[in-house]
Amino acid sequence: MVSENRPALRVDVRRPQRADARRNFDALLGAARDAFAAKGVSASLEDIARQAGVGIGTLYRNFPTRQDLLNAVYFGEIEELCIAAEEAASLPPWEALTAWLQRFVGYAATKRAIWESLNRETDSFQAAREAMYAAGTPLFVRAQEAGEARADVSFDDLLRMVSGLTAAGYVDQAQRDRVLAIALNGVRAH
Amino acid sequence: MVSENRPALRVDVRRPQRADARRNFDALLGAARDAFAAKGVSASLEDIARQAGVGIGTLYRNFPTRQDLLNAVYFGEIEELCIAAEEAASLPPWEALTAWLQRFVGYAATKRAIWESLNRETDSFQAAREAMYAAGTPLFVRAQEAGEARADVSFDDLLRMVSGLTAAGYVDQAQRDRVLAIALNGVRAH
DNA sequence: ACTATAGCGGAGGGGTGCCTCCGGTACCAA
DNA sequence: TTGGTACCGGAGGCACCCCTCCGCTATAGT
Repeated sequence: MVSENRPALRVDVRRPQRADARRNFDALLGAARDAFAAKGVSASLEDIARQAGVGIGTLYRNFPTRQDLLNAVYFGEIEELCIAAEEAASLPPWEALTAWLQRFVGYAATKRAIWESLNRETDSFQAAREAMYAAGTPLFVRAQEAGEARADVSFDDLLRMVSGLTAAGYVDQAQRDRVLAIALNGVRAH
Repeated sequence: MVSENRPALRVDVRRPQRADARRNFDALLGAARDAFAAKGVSASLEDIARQAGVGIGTLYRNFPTRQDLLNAVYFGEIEELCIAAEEAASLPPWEALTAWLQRFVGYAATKRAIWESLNRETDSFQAAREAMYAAGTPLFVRAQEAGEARADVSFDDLLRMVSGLTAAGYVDQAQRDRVLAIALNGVRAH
């Protein structure tokens, strides 16, 4: 029932009609996601097109500006994040929160890259952020009401903390999880 | 007595002899520090030269490659950080650690930018990192031995955590301090 | 099978940054 | 003051990326 009420978060980019065109569209989105995560916002669009196995012209037909491509990747991630929040709702309070934050970690790598060019608040970006906050806040409030999370910490503080931790460089995956656990320990009510 | 023993951390770049040349050298370093912090590693070298009020040729004479300039800025920051550690040594254990980490926050903004291009381990970079760790570890160990910091956390974990938190985007300075405090609370022994 | 057309892709012009090179400038020593 | 020279600085060649344009291709409907 929740998923039906979730606002659609539609972008003005629409998926093409023909089968081959849809394949290219999806390949471009995938390549863009990888490239932005790996090289930041300044990733070469020609590289992305090459990686997707299409011509540069095809990229520009689907995404007229760099910002359009960035938006498409970004909104896709946000949408998945909202769905993850719904799925986590069935877990116990603290586990639900940390499970969702784990998913956020995967998203934050992309977000960081996009933030670089999106920090002036576009209204579409604003809407996406609100959708994400709407999805995550209940999890956090529930953990607070259960006495598991500190009451004097805001959800915004928490998200920015996790977002920052994710963007840092680590020796391996294990260290990242360890560091995240240390920081989350600071959020826990004792 | 500590400062006499600290290894010199010299870079192969040397300050020119003539007075006007030294002025230019210093102006370039300052402009580079600002530019790398503001725009990341990909800041335009021509912008840096312009900002420093010198020609592009002068930049290249002092720093033949982009990496040389990056190194010069980086090693300068590291050196200051080592000095800050010595100064902090006179404070009580936990205060000394957090004071130094506060200083690290200022340095991390630069470091993040440099990390992007320096993640393959140059030996000179390795040396700088070791110098920094040598400076900070005693502060951390002292806090652990005083029972103020968790014994099951490593100094490397701590530094990467703070480094990541620093690089994140915040609404204002107050939020950054708040978030840092939350995360450090996770390091504290209760 | 056939055709109308949605969709493809890369050549190419414009822009920007990197780095070299060398004629000119200004410092410093005598 | 004057000469020797360390140093300056920007013009210019190169490489890369952005984005447009248009002749060609593959698809989907009949």
